Amino acid sequence: MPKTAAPLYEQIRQLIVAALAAGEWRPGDALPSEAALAQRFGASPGTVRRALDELAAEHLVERRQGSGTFVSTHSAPRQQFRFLRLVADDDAGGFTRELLGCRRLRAIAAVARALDIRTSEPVIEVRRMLHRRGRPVVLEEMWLPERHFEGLSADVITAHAGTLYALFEARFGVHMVRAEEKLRAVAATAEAAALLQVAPGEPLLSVERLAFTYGDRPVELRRGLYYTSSDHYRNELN
Amino acid sequence: MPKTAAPLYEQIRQLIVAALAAGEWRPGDALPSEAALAQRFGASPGTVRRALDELAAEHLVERRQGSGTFVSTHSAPRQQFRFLRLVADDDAGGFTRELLGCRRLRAIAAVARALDIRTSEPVIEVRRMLHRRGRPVVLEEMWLPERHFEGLSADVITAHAGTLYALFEARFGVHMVRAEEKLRAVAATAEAAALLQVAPGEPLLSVERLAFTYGDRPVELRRGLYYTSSDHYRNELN
DNA sequence: CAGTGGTCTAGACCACCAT
DNA sequence: TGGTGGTCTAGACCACTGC
Repeated sequence: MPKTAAPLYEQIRQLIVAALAAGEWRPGDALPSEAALAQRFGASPGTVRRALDELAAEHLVERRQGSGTFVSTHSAPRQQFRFLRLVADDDAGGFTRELLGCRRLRAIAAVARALDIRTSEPVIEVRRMLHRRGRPVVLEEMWLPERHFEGLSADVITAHAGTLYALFEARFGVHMVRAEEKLRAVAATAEAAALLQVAPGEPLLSVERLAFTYGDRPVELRRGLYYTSSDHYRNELN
Repeated sequence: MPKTAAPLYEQIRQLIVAALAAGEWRPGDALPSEAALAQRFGASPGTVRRALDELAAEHLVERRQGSGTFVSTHSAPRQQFRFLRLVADDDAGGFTRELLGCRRLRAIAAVARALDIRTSEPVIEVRRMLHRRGRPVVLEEMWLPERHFEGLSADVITAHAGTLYALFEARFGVHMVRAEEKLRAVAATAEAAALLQVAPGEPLLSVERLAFTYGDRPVELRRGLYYTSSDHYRNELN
């Protein structure tokens, strides 16, 4: 227990997050105006504004002067690369996606622990590759708790044009808010080498990601292998 | 040119950064109070507060309720790991430093370009290793423009107990504000393998960093090779 | 033009810190 | 106890958007 109650703007921030988690406003929707929210929460406009500014800093909402405050969506072009830090050294070209597989299975202990579910609870495993200029660059697999992604299948993925996170959001109402990644250098296994068209033992960048939705609930575990001969993982330290 | 002038709080923010760059207040020093700064810049306290809040978000200053606003310093324990993202898988132990070399040379084109200096301008090259539990984990070399690090030598580094950035700040007045990193997986060269006590060809995480001081001026280029068998590079995506 | 967020001000009161 | 930053309020005015 904190000694004193959280400040009002923080309480309001949490109430708005709860409303987002409950789906009161969907990604892309406009939130009520500052004045309307101030009314609703019984606070002054300045206090509501502070809460909204914090949410904007976390990329949960997006503010547009003259038009309103909107729930962030992975469909927006600006969000396209928020979770993909691999860029070409010469900064050229985007990726094309190739689905390798999508199947239902039971979570092994490590996956269950990360996703905070019970071991052997059903999860959906997706495997895919990303290509740049026709060359495979990324091989990744991910595990998603089935209870949040009921009906996810190869067909559903193939039928969708945008990013996976845009699909998850549009189809399952699961919006990714933030992620934690662990990076290491590993040697390509025979299988990975064949898929990525490199020699076995070739150094690859391993990226293990745990992604969270509203309320810091983990909903995706992902492991990527990046071939970094002419691409690199870009990071900013602040 | 922006259509309209920058907002007042942004102008004040820039004036404070300029004062920090000029050394008007040194790392660890207290800034004048909000009221005093408001007086000085002819703005209301709320506007100055906004400027200070932005600076705090960038880690340029640190606010302590009841005592004041202070210039951030790399000597502070909390800043110790801001620029070192490598952590042990089991989260245990810190690093010990071993200096391999420190010499003066002339910048090659690639280094000069990154540091925004002229080719063949003098730079200081530092090479070192980091060990955890007696095992070498990081091999890195860095290049610093001599004009900002006059008198840096092996003796100066060895005599210093804390991090390099704390030394740079205390001795040369160069405070690192932010950095950009490019990560890739590479194979250990014979030389790197020998120093890191791994087999040649072993996958290593290559981390190339460009660090900036006040006013976004690049002052350090660094290249690290991380042995990531029981350590990983931790990252947060927001 | 009406409605939205963005800036700037002014002031009250509180929590915390040093002394 | 005096000074600091932290919270909260109230309101004026501006800039931008969309109709």
